[in-house]
Amino acid sequence: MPTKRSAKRKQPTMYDVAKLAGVSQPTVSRVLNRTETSAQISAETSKRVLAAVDQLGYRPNVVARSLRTRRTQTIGMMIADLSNGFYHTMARAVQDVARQHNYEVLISNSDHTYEHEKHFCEIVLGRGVDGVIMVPIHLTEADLDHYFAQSHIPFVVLGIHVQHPNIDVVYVNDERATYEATRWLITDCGYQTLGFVGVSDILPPGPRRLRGFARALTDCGLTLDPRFTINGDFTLESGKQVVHTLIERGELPSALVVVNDLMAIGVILALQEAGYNVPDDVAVLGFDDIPEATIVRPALTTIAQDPRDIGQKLARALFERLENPSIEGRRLFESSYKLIMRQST
Amino acid sequence: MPTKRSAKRKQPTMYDVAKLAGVSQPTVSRVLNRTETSAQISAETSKRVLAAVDQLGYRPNVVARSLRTRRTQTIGMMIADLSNGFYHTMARAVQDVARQHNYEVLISNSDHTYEHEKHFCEIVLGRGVDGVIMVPIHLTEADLDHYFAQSHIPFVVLGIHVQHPNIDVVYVNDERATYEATRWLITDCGYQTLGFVGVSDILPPGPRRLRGFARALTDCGLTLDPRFTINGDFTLESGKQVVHTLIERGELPSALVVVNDLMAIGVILALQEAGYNVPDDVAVLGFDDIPEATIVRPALTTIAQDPRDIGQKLARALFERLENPSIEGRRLFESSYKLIMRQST
DNA sequence: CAAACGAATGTATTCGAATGCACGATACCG
DNA sequence: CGGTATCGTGCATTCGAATACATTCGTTTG
Repeated sequence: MPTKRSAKRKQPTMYDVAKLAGVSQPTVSRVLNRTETSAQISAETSKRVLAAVDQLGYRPNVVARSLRTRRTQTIGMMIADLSNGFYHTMARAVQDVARQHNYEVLISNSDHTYEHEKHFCEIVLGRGVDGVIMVPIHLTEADLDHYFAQSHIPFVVLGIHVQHPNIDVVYVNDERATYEATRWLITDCGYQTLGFVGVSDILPPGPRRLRGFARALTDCGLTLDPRFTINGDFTLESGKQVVHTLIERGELPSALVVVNDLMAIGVILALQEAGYNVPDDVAVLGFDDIPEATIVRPALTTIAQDPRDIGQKLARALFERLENPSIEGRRLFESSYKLIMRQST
Repeated sequence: MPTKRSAKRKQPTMYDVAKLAGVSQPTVSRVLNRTETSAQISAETSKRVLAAVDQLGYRPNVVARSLRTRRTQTIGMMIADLSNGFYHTMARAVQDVARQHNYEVLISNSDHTYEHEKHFCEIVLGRGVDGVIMVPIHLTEADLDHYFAQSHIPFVVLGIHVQHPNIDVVYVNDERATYEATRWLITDCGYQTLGFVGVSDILPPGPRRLRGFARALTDCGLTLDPRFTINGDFTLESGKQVVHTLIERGELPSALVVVNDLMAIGVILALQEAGYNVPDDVAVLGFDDIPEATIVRPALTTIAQDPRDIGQKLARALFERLENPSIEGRRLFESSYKLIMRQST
């Protein structure tokens, strides 16, 4: 039957191209993957093959190639929440670097939950990505070591709290950043009673930023007031909740240092809804510099991290390892921060 | 103490498992992929195999499986901009449905550019995903047809403007939504001079929403004033720009209908910076209901689409086709909208 | 009691591309 | 003019898992 072919039009393979060009399949492969070091092909053959490729609309089958080369040209990335502008920008930076290396990025949200973090690792290992970038929040050292040992691929993480001897770390010295910003609030702005809106101690940035805050108070001769030290869970809603709790307790500090912008915005909105003026009654300082920080009124004073730089550093560290597997040990890369002064302080 | 395992240790394969369990490789395969309809395995063998799997920490190689089965358990999704809350929620909904089907989602941003849209198609076809969900903005019918024909996989898109005879469409009747909201502004709120902030006609939602707006004016006995009909490019910055242009021209309408929330927020901020009161001097109506709409003050009145529902409809349509390839033709799925009244009108 | 059946497992092949090796042809050298 | 690099290409094999087909039993049935 003549319809045998047309009934189930399959993607053409290298064999089809080879047949049309009158050469063998490996020759097609060589034409398409020619490198300086590899075998040479005559211009004549090359031209015929390329013509055949064109005529058939041939596309290499990435799956077959990956099976043979043991490389998938894909890296996995796990972050807490892509809707967070900070992570989003970071992810885009990673993608940009990856694209330069002809890699794709498989992105996953962990939603700050341990379950999703583990699920990501399972998937990623099964998928056979070539490397992993992640922001582990809940994963233990033991988990990380387990997955790392099983996978035999490089890992690069954001967060100085990860101590694994063979995993590269990009970090921001947020303890120092919080320290400096707090000192600035006290010394330059003159706030005397300061509160801190943090997150649970089991979440990595919590204790570090609290330490920086507390140290600044001490160094300025103030003391940490437990009434004004209170935790949320990173969400805008929890920022509002914190304010309600403070108001119920009856007294407010003159400035609040908040561990992330989303909560800081919640704090501002809740304060305003309760009739307080920001910054005259209570000043608010955030952390991250997400796009919403410029939308809220008063615009949010915040400690800006450089998510683009962080993403680039993560990606570059990973690709260095992919290109040179002999790199060993734990490498550290510090990314900078900057205080962005707006109207909320 | 992290395990220091030899770096060259390979992942175990089915052969390794088979050897350890004293069976053949296909038997291992059968034990792991047992279905009701497939061959049966004795409980004894099954137990030995599973024990061996456990002992070696075996994980199936997804790449090899994909090559053989011709399925990658991955779908590709292209959207304009993941940092946009609307697309983000939609993407999450797609991922949720995908997860239920044991599928992964490869996400890509097009940034509203034609180049990126085509690049996505190239990559996705090469990657061999099993299906595609996208929000094509610039791709022409010819492009879509070309990629669709080459790939032999199902496509599902968001946007009624796509007319391909074999591509399913999910859409929101945004022309009617804009019409109704505009009528409401005129009839119930009493605004008499209305302006429209749109986007270029070559961007799909532009003409549709403008038509709805214009039709409402006509039906209420008003006429479209070209001085108050002006275009931006979806970004917050361009929303601000539009206001500057209007102010330079010397006159402002009493209400502005804006085709998306991000621009609407830019409009509000720029109006306030110029000393105008929203909504007393100028009312603003947005479209999308992104999270920032509740952060800006006054909170933005907007037409809410249901991104979660849209994502689910897209994903379900796609999986229906994946599970039943005999489905033919262009199927239409409408998703609802709702006017969310806040303080900007 | 032999033929037939079916459950349980093994054997051989397949998916598409990459690559080590071998072979033929040409060119160069003594 | 024979020997040997060198170049271009083909052949055979490989990656790991799925699957069509073959085989081996034990069991059932006419």
